[in-house]
Amino acid sequence: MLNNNINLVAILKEYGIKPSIQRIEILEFLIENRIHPNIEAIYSILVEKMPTLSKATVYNTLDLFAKNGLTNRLFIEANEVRYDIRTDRHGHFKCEKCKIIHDVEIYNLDTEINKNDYKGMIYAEEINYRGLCEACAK
Amino acid sequence: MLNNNINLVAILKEYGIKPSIQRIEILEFLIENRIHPNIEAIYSILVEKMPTLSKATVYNTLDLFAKNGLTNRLFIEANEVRYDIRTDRHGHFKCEKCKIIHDVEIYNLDTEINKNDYKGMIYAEEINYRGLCEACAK
DNA sequence: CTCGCAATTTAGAATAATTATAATACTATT
DNA sequence: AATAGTATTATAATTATTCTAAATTGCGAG
Ligand SMILES: [Mn+2]
Ligand SMILES: [Mn+2]
Ligand SMILES: [Zn+2]
Ligand SMILES: [Zn+2]
Repeated sequence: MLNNNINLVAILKEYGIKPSIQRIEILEFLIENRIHPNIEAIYSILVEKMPTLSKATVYNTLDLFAKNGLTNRLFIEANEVRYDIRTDRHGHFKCEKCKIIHDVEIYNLDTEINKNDYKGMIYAEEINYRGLCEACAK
Repeated sequence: MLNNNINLVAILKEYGIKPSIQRIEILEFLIENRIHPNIEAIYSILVEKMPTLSKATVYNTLDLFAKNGLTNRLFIEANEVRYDIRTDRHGHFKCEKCKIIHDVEIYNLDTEINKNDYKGMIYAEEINYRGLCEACAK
């Protein structure tokens, strides 16, 4: 636990983020709960450990994490941003029955925009599916 | 214009949508303005022609269009849904400077979820990029 | 160690998109 | 024309997010 905390601090520093209690706790939550949570999911759990936690802090922290490349923001559904600590290239699948957002491996993606000779700049790429997962489809 | 209207009515019927003045006007707007508009963009233009138009009608109509497969909903940015009358498989690129959402052709996409042996059901696929377009990147 | 300052956090108000509700208007049928 | 069913409207309610200003924290200089 102490070890773990040192580790979390190191991750934050690596991304140029000054560690605070709140930032450490939020990072720990994201690492241990890889459920692509929204703000409410993060806040409602953490506020039990830290009763003075403000929702604004959760917003501020996740904006900071995203700006510094520590997390990604997912727009897989309307009216709600999801957050992902996994930042290597992968897509998502949201099951409309069980509501779980699954990671999806991308083996090959070839578009006019991700070609080598594309002259613009790409900041972000997002591949999302919606449907029924294997378990729910039966 | 009269001819065009007959055409719009035919499109609506083809998708099982009862044609009303509002639905015809909204469909016409989408066909003639392929800018992936949000609700506000559609409403603010059409309310000038139809002063009694309600924003709720724009929401209702676009929900209906989407449910019947006449349009797609795009979640390319937080807190705002965009609508697209083009429904064949393609992706999008949003330039963060000029704000334009460009269509992107997909030549090849290969993931664990769109393979033939995937046992779940896929209702929707969305491929989004964000960055700077060629013009703005210079 | 303690003071001062800048960064961070907090609580709550403000904003913006969307959804819900209930009344009104339209359309097709008898 | 009366009826029933559907669509539209105006507005209220809800929800996610951003803004603001005050309070708190924690680090570094003295
Ligand atoms: Mn993921
Ligand atoms: Mn498009
Ligand atoms: Zn499922
Ligand atoms: Zn541009």
